[in-house]
Amino acid sequence: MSNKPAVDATDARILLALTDDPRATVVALADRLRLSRNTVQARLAKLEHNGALGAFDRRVSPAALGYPLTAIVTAQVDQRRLAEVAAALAGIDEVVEVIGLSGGADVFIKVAARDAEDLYRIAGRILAAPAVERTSTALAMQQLVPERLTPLLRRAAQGRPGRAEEGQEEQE
Amino acid sequence: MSNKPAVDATDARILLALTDDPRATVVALADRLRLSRNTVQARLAKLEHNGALGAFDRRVSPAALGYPLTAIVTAQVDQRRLAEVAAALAGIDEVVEVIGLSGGADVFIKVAARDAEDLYRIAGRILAAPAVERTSTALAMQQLVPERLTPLLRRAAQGRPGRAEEGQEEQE
DNA sequence: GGCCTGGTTGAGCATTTTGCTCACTCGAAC
DNA sequence: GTTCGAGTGAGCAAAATGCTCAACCAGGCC
Repeated sequence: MSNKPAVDATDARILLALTDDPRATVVALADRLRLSRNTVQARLAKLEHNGALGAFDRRVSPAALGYPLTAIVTAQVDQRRLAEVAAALAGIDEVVEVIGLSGGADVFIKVAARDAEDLYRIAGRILAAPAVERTSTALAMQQLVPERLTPLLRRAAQGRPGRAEEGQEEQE
Repeated sequence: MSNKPAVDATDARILLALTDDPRATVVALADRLRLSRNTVQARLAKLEHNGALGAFDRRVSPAALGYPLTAIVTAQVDQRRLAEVAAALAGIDEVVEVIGLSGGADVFIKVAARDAEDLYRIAGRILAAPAVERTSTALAMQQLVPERLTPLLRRAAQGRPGRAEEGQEEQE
């Protein structure tokens, strides 16, 4: 609710170190970051308590589960029945993420599929969901940038509050 | 490369248990799943070795870092310069994910932003990137289904290979 | 049949980590 | 000055880790 993030620079540093080695022990993190073991332990506890750490299944790759195909389905829905749509889509296992877009009529759906045929079937189920009016399916060809938050973490770790200075934007 | 997933039913059960309690120790998992500690340890090691577990930063929530806004930017790009586009976008911290869509000319970009103004600035940077021809920004209003893989995991854990039987699809 | 191989199991071991508490210090806020 | 929150170093018993070993059972193979 407040303007300051739930994660401060130190937290970000811990998270960053964890990114580097997800199974690092608390002591290992502590002396890598030159913090006391106690501090790391307390902050880590706080982080997972207040939900800064999302669900674990975010870390599991669909491909490893046998769903190598990712597709982006854009659906147009009856905006007044958004809850219904959400429930129906949540009922489809292969639906991995659903975001309601501004305007309210457009819904963005990310799908994991075994193969083209599987995707076809899933797309059909989505289209058949109540209040879904039109869909358009696009196959994900390549992950140009894999899901990441590290750059933002790094920024937070450096104490820079976030809003980049308007000067050195375009540097590469 | 092969058709069978790198994760079998037992692996999936471990992952599932981990979803329930991400910081569970190996012993805890072992006797929860009625497996030997040794097995769990070996499989866990294998899982992170072969990349079934993605990067840790997937678990960090942008909101907690002070980026409560998510936007979906669709960009049309010069398809022959895709690599350039990818590099440019990767250089923007707030760009959280980029996927090249089928057809090749469309690129899907997920962005985390501090506020509307911040988003506006980022959208500008994206449009200014080389080989980007047109963009359209949509604000994410609500996570109708938060990123998840649990249903697929659960399916894998039950030994069901994945391809759902065509019978009981529509049950709610 | 006999012979592998791979995965699972239970046991054991020394070492490390955990979870927790305590007292102390430091800086900022009141 | 004092109070508050946060970090620190220390200490402790209990538990987990990483590792190795031998045994077992399934399957496939000759």
